[in-house]
Order: sequence, then structure tokens, then C-alpha cells
Amino acid sequence: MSHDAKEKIVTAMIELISEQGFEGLSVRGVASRASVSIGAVQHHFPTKVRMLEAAMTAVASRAAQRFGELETIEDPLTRLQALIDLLIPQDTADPIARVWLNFAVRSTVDTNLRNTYVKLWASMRNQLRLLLAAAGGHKYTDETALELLALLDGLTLSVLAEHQDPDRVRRIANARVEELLRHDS
Amino acid sequence: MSHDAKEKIVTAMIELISEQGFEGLSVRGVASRASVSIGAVQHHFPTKVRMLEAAMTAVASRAAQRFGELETIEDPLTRLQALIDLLIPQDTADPIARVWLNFAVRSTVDTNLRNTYVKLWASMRNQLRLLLAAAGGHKYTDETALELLALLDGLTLSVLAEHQDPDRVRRIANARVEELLRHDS
DNA sequence: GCGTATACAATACGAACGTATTGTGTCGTT
DNA sequence: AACGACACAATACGTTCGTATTGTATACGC
Repeated sequence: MSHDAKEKIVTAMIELISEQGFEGLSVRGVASRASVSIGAVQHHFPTKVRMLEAAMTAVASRAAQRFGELETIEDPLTRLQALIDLLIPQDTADPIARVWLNFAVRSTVDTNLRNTYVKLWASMRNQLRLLLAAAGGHKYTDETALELLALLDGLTLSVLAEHQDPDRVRRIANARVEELLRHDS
Repeated sequence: MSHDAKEKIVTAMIELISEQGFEGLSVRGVASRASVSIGAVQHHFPTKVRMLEAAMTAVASRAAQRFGELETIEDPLTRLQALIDLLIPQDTADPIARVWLNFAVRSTVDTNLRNTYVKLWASMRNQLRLLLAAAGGHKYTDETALELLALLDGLTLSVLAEHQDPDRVRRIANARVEELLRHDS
């Protein structure tokens, strides 16, 4: 089975990054976790940086898929709340959030990675802004979206790094959204 | 000169972590940057994890010193704003912020480190809560401080990872503080 | 049916890593 | 003057790393 191995490798990478971050992440470790040979990893991802790139695009597409599922929700407010539910990690082990955090930090030192991260998060902010506008009003500026996404990022960090209670954190995020909407009307 | 070398090593470590994160940080690299021998590094920090611990306590104490200088400010509101000015990185290269971020992320996988990080950030939240109460009112809950610090963390991340304009980010932080105080009165 | 591309596996190589070991000079103490 | 503690320096050891090389089995076009 050909692309089975590729998927297994990507999955193993996400698991390992989520468990131990980028330090300690080795080609050998990925191969071992995926139960494939080192050669298999090298075949699909010729270098380590290509391997990491694949990991990020994988989590990005997985996240995008989840976000896409929200499109079916009609009411902008409940869709906004559902989006927040996705962005705030469900628990301390949430792989998507953990991998995201590692890539965000990595982008502070890696120019190539930063470019994609900047675009990704800019579009995320745009999403938030549109949803805010649709949900409550029309006077939302870019600043509002920047504040909200930064709040969500910081709350996410507090869950992952400090083990803050996810439910409590979620309530805070939702409270801020309601406050933003109330102010506008 | 004996403790000259120790200081040079710590300074070199902070520089290197700030520049390239934990990956790529090696004993040899630190020794080279500090212009001392590998043996010197080993003498003062027998293992690498002890070396990293020293780096974190160093930035913590440097940050604490800066925060201590704020004590002289009488007015709680201006002191709060000054604290925010310290927490939001001045620019993309701000070493304290960058090292902090690396340690925060590291604490998502390192239990020992997390314990100290949790305590550090809990006391930071307490500071914020007290300042908020002194500046504007008395009905501030722990939730308020949690939201504000998360916002500051997220904004910091946006500066470091996305290269958001520090001034703009600072304005957002200050705007939120004013809003919080206005609401209470 | 035969060459070619694909999808791996196995192994090997050189570099970089953390750390152990040992040597050397400079002290303050006795 | 002798000596032990300290602050390094130099080097060596074993491991792990990314990657290059080579081999092999399977699928497929012609």
C-alpha cells in the first residue's frame, strides 16, 4: 500500500510533535512510531524540513476541514461560538492546538515558516471579523479581530502551558465575544 | 575572574535562545558565543538541563527586576500601563519576550518546568488583578485577570510570530484595560 | 515480457551532540 | 613552602542525528 505509509508518517509526526515538541523529533523516531523504515520516510520527505512542512500543511488542512464543517451553521453567532470551541483546545493534550503552538513559535525564528503562518492567521482573523460583523453589527474594525484572536491564542496557551481549565477558558472567550457584540448594538 | 564567565555564559544562552529557540542550542554553541571553553560551561552547569534552568531563572529575575522598578510609580493606572508596556515586546527581537515564549512552550512538555511557569504566571495574574482593583474598582474577579493576561500573551505572540506592529498591539492592550476600568465604575 | 518508475528497506557515513576525564593555573589557608 | 579547593581548558568517548547510497519487490506502459 503506497500512500498508506505516507499518511502513517504524517500521523506519527503530529503525534510526536504534540507529545514532545520539535526537540527530540527525529527521522528515526517518526519512522519508528509509524512502523516504517527510515528509507520510507526519506522517500516521501527527502529532507527533514520538508517533513516538517508536510506536518504543518497537514494540521492546517485538518483544521481547515473542521472549520469548513461550520459552514453549515446558519446563525452567525452560534457559528462564531462553534469556531471558538474549535480554537480553544478541548483539553491539555489537544494535538491540533499543540502542533499549532509549536509551529507558531518556530515561525519566530524561521522566515519561510513565518510567511505561511502569517497568511494563515490573517485569514483566520478575517473569518472572525466577518463573523463578528454578521453576528452583531458592522462597526467592527481590524483591531477587534486582532484582539479577539490574540485573546484566543493566549487562552489556548494558558490551557496548554499552565493547564488552565478548558471550560473556564472557554467561558471567558465567549463572555468577551458577547461583550463585543453587546457594545456594538 | 570567576563569576564573569558564569554571567557571560548565561548572557550567551539568553542570546542564543532568543535567536534560534531551544533547537540548535548546544553546549558547544553557548561556550563559543560566550568565548569560554566547553569545560567552563560544564563547570558552572554540570548538565544541559541545569544550564536551561539557569537561563530561565535568569530571565525571570531580570524581568522581576524590571517589574520592581515599577513599584515607584504611585498612580495604579499608569503603573498598570507601564506593566503592559513591559509585557508587550518592544520589538520583534525583544529577548525577554522571546525567551519567555520558548519556556512557555517548553512547559507544555516538561513537568518540572511547568511547575515554575505556573507559579510565575499565577503571581503575574495576581499583580494584574491588584492593579486593576487599585486603578478602577473592586469588582474584578480572577476571570478578569485571566482574560487580560491571556490577551497580553496572545498579543505578544502576534508580535513575535507574525511581526504585528508593537505599537498597534500596545494600543489594543491599553484600550482593553481602559474598557475594563470604564465598565466597573 | 521487458524496461522503467515507484515504494519502500537496509545500511553506511560524517557530523554534532552531551558528557566524562584529565590537566593546568591560581588562589587562600596553614 | 605545601596543599587542597576552585575555575577553567583540552580532549576523548559513545551516541544520535540527518542524509546518502544501494538493494529489492511490485506495478505498469509498450
